[in-house]
Amino acid sequence: MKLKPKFKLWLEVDGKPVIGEGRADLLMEIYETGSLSAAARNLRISYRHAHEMLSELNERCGMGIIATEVGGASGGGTRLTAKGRKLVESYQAMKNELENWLENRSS
Amino acid sequence: MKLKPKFKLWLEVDGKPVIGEGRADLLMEIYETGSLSAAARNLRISYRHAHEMLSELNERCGMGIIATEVGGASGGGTRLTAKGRKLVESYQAMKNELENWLENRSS
DNA sequence: CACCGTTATGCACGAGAATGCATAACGATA
DNA sequence: TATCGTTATGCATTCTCGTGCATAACGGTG
Repeated sequence: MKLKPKFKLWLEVDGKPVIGEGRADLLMEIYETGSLSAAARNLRISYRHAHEMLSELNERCGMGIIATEVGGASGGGTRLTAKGRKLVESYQAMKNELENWLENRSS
Repeated sequence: MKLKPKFKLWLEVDGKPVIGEGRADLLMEIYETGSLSAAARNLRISYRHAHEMLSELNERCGMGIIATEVGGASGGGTRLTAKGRKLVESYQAMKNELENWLENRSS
């Protein structure tokens, strides 16, 4: 019986989840595409859901993670702010450290 | 914005979860009460669900984690085997180590 | 002005998980 | 033999989460 440890990691503020695997992936995709709808398409999740994820994130972080634009030639877009990039990076860093710790752990 | 790291940890075999927080609590309660129905009552979960949790665990571990008895003066009971206790202990140990690591981590 | 792609929102629907309830089998004990 | 508390299982109901679809607002561009 080979047991393999698995984990999920996320960050909370006031007891509510702010960023985990799902939102981190979404924010990264937004950073790369500059569009929420494109990010949702790439991740194969519904736009409806992706938008809800951002909405909750903003509620819990007091805005400033993303910046949206509506209308225009391109139709609009969603940008990841510097603050948002730092949030993703700090999550990714912690997750990577945890993965390494778990791999090198003397069981 | 105060960010607090949280995590869930579990052990898998063949890509399927064997023990996590839920089953660990259930097994510990069985160890203390010697009864699945009592364990479910104490944990405020349905017997139906508790039984299903054990059923899946046995499927994935090839039996030997618990020993059940039906009928008799006491009605029967469910015991945690030595193998079962070791499983819970190894999970608890890993979880505690991870908690400590996360607390002492230089953010 | 009409078009287009994006953000944004409401609502019905489906899948999966857990609950609640009913029922059966079991076996020592009075 | 009748009782009792437990294990065990089936099935309808409920709840949550994500999907799918419809619709509106927006604002450059042709």
